[in-house]
Amino acid sequence: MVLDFSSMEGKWQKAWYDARINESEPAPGTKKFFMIFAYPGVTGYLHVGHMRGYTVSDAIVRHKMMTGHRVLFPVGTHATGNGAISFARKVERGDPATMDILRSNGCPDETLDRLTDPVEVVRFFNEVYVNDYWKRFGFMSDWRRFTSTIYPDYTKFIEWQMLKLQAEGLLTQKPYYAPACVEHGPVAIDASETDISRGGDAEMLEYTILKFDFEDGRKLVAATLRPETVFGLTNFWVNPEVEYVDARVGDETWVVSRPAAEKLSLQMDSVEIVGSADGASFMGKRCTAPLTGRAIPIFPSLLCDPDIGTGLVMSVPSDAPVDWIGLVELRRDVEERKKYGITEAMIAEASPIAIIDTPGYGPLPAVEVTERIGIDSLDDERLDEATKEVYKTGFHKGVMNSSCGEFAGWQVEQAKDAVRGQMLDRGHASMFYDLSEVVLCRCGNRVLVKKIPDQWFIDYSNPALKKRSKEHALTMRIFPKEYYDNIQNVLEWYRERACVRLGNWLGTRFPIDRRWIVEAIADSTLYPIHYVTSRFVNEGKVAAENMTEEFFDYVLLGRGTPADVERATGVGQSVLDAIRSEFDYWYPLDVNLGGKEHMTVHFPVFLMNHVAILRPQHWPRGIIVNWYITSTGGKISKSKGGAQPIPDAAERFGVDAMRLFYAHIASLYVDVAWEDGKVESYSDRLERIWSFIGDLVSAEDSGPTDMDAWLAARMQSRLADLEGYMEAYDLRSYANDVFFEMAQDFKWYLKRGGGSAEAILGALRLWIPLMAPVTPHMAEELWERIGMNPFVSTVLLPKAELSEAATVEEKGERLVAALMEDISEILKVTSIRPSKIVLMVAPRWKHDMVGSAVASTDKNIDIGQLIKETMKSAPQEARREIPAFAKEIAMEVSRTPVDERRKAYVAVDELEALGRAKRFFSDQFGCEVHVFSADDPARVDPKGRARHARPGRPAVYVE
RNA sequence: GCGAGGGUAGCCAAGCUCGGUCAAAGGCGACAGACUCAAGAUCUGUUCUCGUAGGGGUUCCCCGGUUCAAAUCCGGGCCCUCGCACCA
Repeated sequence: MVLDFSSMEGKWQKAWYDARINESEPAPGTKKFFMIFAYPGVTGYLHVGHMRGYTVSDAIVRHKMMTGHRVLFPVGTHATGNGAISFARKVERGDPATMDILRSNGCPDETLDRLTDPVEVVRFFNEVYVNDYWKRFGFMSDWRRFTSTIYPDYTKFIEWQMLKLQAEGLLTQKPYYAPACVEHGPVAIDASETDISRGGDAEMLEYTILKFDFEDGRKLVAATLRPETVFGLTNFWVNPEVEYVDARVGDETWVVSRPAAEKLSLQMDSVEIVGSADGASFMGKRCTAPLTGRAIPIFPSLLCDPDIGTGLVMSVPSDAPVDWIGLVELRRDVEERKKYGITEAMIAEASPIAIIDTPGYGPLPAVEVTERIGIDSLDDERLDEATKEVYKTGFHKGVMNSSCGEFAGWQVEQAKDAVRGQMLDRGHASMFYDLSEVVLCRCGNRVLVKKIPDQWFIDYSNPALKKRSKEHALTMRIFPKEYYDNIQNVLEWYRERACVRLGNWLGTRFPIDRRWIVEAIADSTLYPIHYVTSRFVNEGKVAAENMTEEFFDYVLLGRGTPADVERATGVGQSVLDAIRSEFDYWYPLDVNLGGKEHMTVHFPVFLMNHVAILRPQHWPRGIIVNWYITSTGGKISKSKGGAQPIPDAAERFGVDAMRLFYAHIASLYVDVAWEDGKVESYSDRLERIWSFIGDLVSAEDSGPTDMDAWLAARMQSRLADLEGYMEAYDLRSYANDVFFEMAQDFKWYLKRGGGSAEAILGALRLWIPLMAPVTPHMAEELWERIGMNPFVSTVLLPKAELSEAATVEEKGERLVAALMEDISEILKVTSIRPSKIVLMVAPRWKHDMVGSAVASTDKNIDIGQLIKETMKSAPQEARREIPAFAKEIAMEVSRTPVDERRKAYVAVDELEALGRAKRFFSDQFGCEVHVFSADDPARVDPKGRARHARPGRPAVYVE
């Protein structure tokens, strides 16, 4: 590394923050731009992947700063939930992995002791995020506005938000089933296992439990995922080796497994175990199926697991391979049958009943599939796969047949809900929720599904809210385009969402019932607003306790009079009005950027809460979704690279190189694998640019040339392209032009003999500022080096000026460059070492013909007309060529859209342009070069190449 | 299952919205040359294939279609990734 990136970074960051160019002050009358990225949850150290979205945000914000906007780009942290709590617990018990991470990130021992307190954990990581990540990357954030979701003022803001939702009639209450630890209350089940120690992949299953009347009045209770198959019931399975219990539920007695009784007791009002029931005692007896009223035999099955469902199973051999094979085995196993007194006749009675017409199958899919695969034992591992196959096709494509009473002819998918609904209505069934696998809380206790009878929800299904939100989303600038389209569907499908939770969590007490804590998604929907108020709190102008409902109503909704509000809140009118006018200045939010995980969670509720609570002029204007930096083959991890602490990576690669990596490596809308080598190549690229610019400024001034105008023109057309890219937040194209293409422009300028110090400096005064959004530190350093005053970060980029003359300049150079390639190609193919190159530009009449073709405003050029017109003016000897050439030209021009033709075919004096480039060609190919017009009698053209000359493509003769 | 996105030359990755200007940007890697005592770095050129004239042939997952023309539009198939709710 020839450049000391690290000290450059420190130098400029200090300078920026000392000069406070990052601080956001409203300036009424000027353009403003307000952007945030979704704040990180405080759960530990972040990794280099997280910096992608943050860096892109900063680059966008910096570009806005340089295009005449006041910007507000605040940061904060999300500490709600139990992330910090579980982190503190891990520190407390000295969890080796956690301690290792802390130490390898350089956390001093004396700090470790502090981190057993969740609030200290939040405080600690707030510092880490701000200092080691965001400031370290040179962000233009207004640090005075930092806030965190557990700060008292934030809490007051959330209370207000919940009160507003209630006032809008958007809070509802109803029963809810949620996974919960017996000891610690509700927990989240997710793959990262933040709350739990086992079972992150578990899913919540929705069972229907069906009650079968037994002869003594008890009910045998089976759980099923396919209630519509009751019509195909032939028998009932009970495990003869299990001790079941009698459970008193309401005024009924249910027979279920002991674990099932315990689970049910969490979900039903009164469940009391009153006795036990020996599984074997039911063998060979009968019970009565719900809905059909059929009396079916009870058979033994060791597959009935007391931990799954209720431990009792209903048997549908027509569509469940396991049930069918169970019967097959039982028929075969004379011993077992004898033991429980089950006769062949009873088994025959339990023959499968066809109930579903499944496309591609006969009437009994389970029998068919097991026979086809050759399964005849319950031990066969392929049973699972057979079950999946039958279940999938039957459920999604099947139709209930005539055995299904009133449901005959129904799609199975629809029949499921209808059949269940009927049985629920008649008291034959209940709902029961269970997890698909064993889940253990961090404390070691089982996590089970628990009924919360009075759960609060935010009602996102509210039709008016949904409609307004969808309409507003159509007016927003949402990237990528695919999400702009899809958010309509997301909003459409949104239902009510639980918004508060019980238990020991960090967060805001629910103002309507303080037993609850506002849930982590619900408290981060409207929060961009709070960056306006947080500043006043952090500066001591308002205290959290004064931030009452009246306070927020006044500053955010414009309700009440200053005098009344001052009286009610104790906040002075001048402060109230300062906050209110800042809010009016900065709001609405222009862009909210967040990772793709937010697409179905945060962004929809962010949008809907704004729409629900704020006035329309304050609804958000834009969303950008970013994809992830991953590691090769998965998440960032220690073994695969990219897991080094962010400050270490910054030190190793340089912040600007990392920023360029994030900006340029790929579109923001694809996942990218982190590779150290790639980041290093961006470091190299920056060093090359650095030394290249060094060479440019230290080179001797060789005075003005024709190329100076070209360089200036080129800069303007680059500038115009770049403006377009940033309009769509396309940072990748922007970086590609600035850091790769523009360097090529300078090289071409030099190659073509340019060398004016003034022209170069003029171009650098544009190029270097254009780098600043992406690589601000190096840009500042370069800026200083070419003798400009700091800061390049606050330079106002000019608007691109595109003139006709500039277009001609560029076209002329394109002609030269294209000709270079053509000549090289010819030399390569023919292996000629040239002693002479003759260039012949197309004759006048060909240019004229192109000119009149381009002048036509018709989409399709009239060839006849073109020929006639050209015949009039073209020289006699050209006549024979005219028709064929006219056809070519007409077809070619027709392909170019009418409004682009003028620019694409702008007329260039080729003879003059090549005349100027003669020296250049001669130097490049090391031989003499002659330029003629193709109809110049003096031309040297023994092979008759001249007739190939076309406008934009001169003929070439080499010898 | 529901919903979304994707499969482009050795690798990564643009292009696909608005079909032609696409053998397809850019980067990396590889090869050759320059510089150098040498290595590295840097610079220049080449990098599907054939070709003694700027051209031809075959390509953008597979099959089929629309069109004068398809990487781009339409239909079908195969494969991959992601989100799915109290998890930020």
